[in-house]
Amino acid sequence: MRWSDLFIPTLREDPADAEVASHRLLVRAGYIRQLTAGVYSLLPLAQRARLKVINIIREEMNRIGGQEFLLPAIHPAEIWKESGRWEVMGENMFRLRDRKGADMALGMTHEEVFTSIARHTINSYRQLPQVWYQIQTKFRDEARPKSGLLRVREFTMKDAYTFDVDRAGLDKSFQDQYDAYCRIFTRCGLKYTAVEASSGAMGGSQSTEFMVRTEAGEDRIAVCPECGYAANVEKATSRLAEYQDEEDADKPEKFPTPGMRTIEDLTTFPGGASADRQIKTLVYALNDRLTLVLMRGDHELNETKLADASGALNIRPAHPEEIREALGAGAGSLGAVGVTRASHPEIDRIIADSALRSRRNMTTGANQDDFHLRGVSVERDIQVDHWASLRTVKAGEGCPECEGALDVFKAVEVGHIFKLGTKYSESLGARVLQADGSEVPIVMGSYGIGVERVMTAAVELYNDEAGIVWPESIAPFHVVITPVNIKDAELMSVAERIYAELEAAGIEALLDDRDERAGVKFNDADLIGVPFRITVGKKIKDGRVELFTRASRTSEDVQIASIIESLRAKLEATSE
RNA sequence: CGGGGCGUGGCUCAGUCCGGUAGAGCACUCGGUUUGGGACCGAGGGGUCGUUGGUUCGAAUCCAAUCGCCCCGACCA
Repeated sequence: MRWSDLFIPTLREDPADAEVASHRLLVRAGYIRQLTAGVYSLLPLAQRARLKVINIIREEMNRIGGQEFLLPAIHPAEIWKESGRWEVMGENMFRLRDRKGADMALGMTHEEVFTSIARHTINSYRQLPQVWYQIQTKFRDEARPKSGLLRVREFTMKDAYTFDVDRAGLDKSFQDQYDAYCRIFTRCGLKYTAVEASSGAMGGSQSTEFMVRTEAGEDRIAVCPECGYAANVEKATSRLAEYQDEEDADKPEKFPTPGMRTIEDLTTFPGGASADRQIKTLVYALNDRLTLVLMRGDHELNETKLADASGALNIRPAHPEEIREALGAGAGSLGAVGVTRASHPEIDRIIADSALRSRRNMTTGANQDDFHLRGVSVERDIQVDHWASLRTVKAGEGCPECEGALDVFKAVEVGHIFKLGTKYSESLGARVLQADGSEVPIVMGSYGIGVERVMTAAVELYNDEAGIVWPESIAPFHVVITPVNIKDAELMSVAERIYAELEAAGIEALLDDRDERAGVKFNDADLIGVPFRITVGKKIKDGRVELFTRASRTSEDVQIASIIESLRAKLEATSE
């Protein structure tokens, strides 16, 4: 391709509204333009990179027996109502009405549609397993699109679905996908971590996210460098030091704490307690039923863990009025001692974090403003309905699986694989007959990759002050040829010859035939991030050109006759 | 949804406080010089100042409403 024939609108200055590196660079280097919040046009360079990612995904999906489909993006409300997700998806789903007034939606994922195909066409265990996938546009009306292509409202997803007759089949299908995902991300040049994750609105028993570490990411993950334990903080647990609490009195003692409202206040109050000796009492509305959530004073609740532990779909902190009405005190003086369904009918249940198990001699609110209780023995004095891991792990805490210490860092989710089980096959009625004549719901898995996110994560991972540095496997071109002055006929004929030879050799080359000064061409080539550059300049007098490596920004002189060979060797070296 | 910021040629921004007929740099067009890391000189073209309404002799500027975008938080497979 000749640069003069390609639309590459590079910008000399950074776009004003781009914060994260990938957003700034993709706009500046002429890859994307925004149409509206969270909706981007992909320009030719971006589309080339996107197609590289797609081809890698397609090859690896086909390799594990995947069959490619293309499903509609417009869905009737009915199937979403059948699965129950018409409600669950809430405002995140783009909804519309057709001319007859029928409710429709733009697809945010395709469990419903794939399952509806399966239920009509798969009747026997003999037709299983099936591995179905598609690469298609998804629509999600995100409350807050941000960070360029990292969080958008319209994007390409590879979504795959597996159908098996039993759990063992699902385990194998899941493992196949897991292995394929590892190959895909490795081939795309990403450094990634596979982590245990919460399944959220997808449902199902187990899920793994594929995360790329970057400050631009919105998820946080905990990783053990010793044993490889890795989990999203929405799921991660950690090992805490054991407490040997002193024996306390035989019942809690109420004491006045005028004006003390926070955990911090009580740590300095005479007769108070250190944060790890306090019980923090939070009030949440879970599906509009009030629940007391108990945490150790120095611990932070993770709301996703609370949602997972309680099974609640709608979860929010209770309003101050609700709290006072239910417990008779304001936030800051709350406690769970003596709270039962009989004594406090507004409180549906008490959920406690497992770090409070067996703790004694603790301090907590007395449900009376300006009073607290000390000498509280959790299991003696509080009727906990449900114990769960609710705490957000912190860096430096012990790994739950070995003696190591956890790291916690930000990451972006590029893929997520779920063992769905029978949630959708049951709600949508996709069943098969087994060999013994009994009927069972199909056991399903669901597996997604955000295509543009893969590209964007690569840009986050690989860039420098001059621009993007693409991994060779997904770069829009392998090499750019830069004749330093197009008016020099001799120089141009060398450049043209090298270009023709590269094309013939199957190496994707971009010939910068623009009538620009060398500096402009060099800067643009660095910006768009093509892995190699062949500079054709005055050294052709000695039969040489320069081979410049974008990643290291170093160049070496190469004989014109052996340039193809030299470049091929470098391409092969980096693609390992 | 709560908080903050911003809407002025294609891009980056000044002008808004204190009302007086719209500017710079880059980009673009033409001519000339230049030519290995975003050249220079000269001459040009291009703007309903987000939108609507109001105040005023007069509004980019003041007031109100509204739309859009960005950031933080909430939310989020």
